Amino acid sequence: MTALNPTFAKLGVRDEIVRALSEDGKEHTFAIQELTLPLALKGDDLIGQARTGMGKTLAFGVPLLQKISTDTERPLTGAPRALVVVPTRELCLQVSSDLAAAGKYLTVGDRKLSVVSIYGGRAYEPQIEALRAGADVVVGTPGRLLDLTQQGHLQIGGISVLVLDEADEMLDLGFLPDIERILRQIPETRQSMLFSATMPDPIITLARSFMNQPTHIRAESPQSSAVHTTTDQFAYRAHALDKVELVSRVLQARNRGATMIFTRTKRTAQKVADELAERGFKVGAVHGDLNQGAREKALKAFRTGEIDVLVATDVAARGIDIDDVTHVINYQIPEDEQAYVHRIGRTGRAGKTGVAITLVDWDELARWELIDKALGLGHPDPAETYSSSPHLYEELDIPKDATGTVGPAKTPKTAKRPPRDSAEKQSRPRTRSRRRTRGGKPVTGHPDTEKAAANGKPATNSDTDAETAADGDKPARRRRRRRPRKAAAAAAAN
DNA sequence: AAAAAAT
Repeated sequence: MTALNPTFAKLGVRDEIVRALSEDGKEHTFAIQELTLPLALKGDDLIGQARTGMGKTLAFGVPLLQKISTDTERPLTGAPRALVVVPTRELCLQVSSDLAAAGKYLTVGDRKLSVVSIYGGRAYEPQIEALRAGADVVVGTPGRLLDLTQQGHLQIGGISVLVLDEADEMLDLGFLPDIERILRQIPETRQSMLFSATMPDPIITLARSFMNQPTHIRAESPQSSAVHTTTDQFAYRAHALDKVELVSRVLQARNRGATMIFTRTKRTAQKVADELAERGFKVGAVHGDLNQGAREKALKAFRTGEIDVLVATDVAARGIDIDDVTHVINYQIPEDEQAYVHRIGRTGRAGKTGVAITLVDWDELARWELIDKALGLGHPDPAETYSSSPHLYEELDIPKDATGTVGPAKTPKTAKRPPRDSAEKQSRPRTRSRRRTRGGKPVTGHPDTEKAAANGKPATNSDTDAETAADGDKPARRRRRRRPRKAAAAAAAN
């Protein structure tokens, strides 16, 4: 698929960038990159849309680097020429790291082209110092960008290329005022590029109001699903009290690599992470109640394979790119169809296979129906499933002897009581018909054939196993918030 | 109604 696309070199990308990408094994373009490059180099405003994990960062990153590094009329001076705005701090780190990697052989005078990340939750001084030393490309989150602008440490009056990554999120109500403030300080003659997998029509209209005749580029036809055809999607009805037990069994699936579990609230994310740790899983958490150091530490441990389960709020739903994520579990259903698309887009990236499992509680059913309908998933009323359901084991390739606990049970100091064992009391092992979809269309083939197909290309993370063995299985540190007894009990029932 | 994002 991608091998049929032209190489970066063939499209006229300068040798320094080609060489850097090539060292990362990136020779050929993805569709969105091929389509974007000529227009972006011409200076056109763009709205770029491609499915999750299909190369959007380099679709704006390569032309951005090429453009500012070859502009003889406005050579780089160390004053920022390109600004990339992103919705989360972790995505800020990832994007700036990707741009720095692609630009590592580019030079400005006798120094290297500089990509600086500007985001909250960290000390000011290193960021201010990095700006002072000369920043050609700035990647940042809105709050800290504005902060440093107001303090006079960041000059964005010379920006000629502006990118909004996850643009629909950046233009959503929570971010819009900040984005407008940033736009006011950037020259009107700038080039603007907006990218996301999801671009609701009202957002496109809003975007056009501050862009200059943008071209809307879609790497896929507008009719095609926003979700990868390589990701198998399952939905089950599950009682809240049974979800941790259910998840711990799903985590023992034979075909499972790294797994991301999404919740709707920070508190539930922490609770699930704590309970899975007690059950012996190598798990970390990322959500807004953790300090930035803890967030980055957990994500790094997940990237390196030191832990293979990450529980997160939607802070990690967008953009985060981790190679070997084979399973995404929606522990609580997402807010809307965009969030669903982005969450499950953490797996099945770049043509790999993935499994997405959504657990639908009774009181989530109405909202799930809306998401199911909007995306045409085809299972508005998922069959009820218990953690010990034999059919579940078969469908998700879980060994028969899988239980709710692995290894020696961890008993962190936060544990006040043994893990709940609700499954045995509540389960009635009875199976009902359930549907599955692949790429939005119901799949009707024989289950065994289906599974064989899914397993034909096993998603393995063996390439990272070796380097992770050394560090042992120390789970990422996490804390539990103190709550009065009554509140804690209510939360446990939640 | 929640999460994110400045302190």
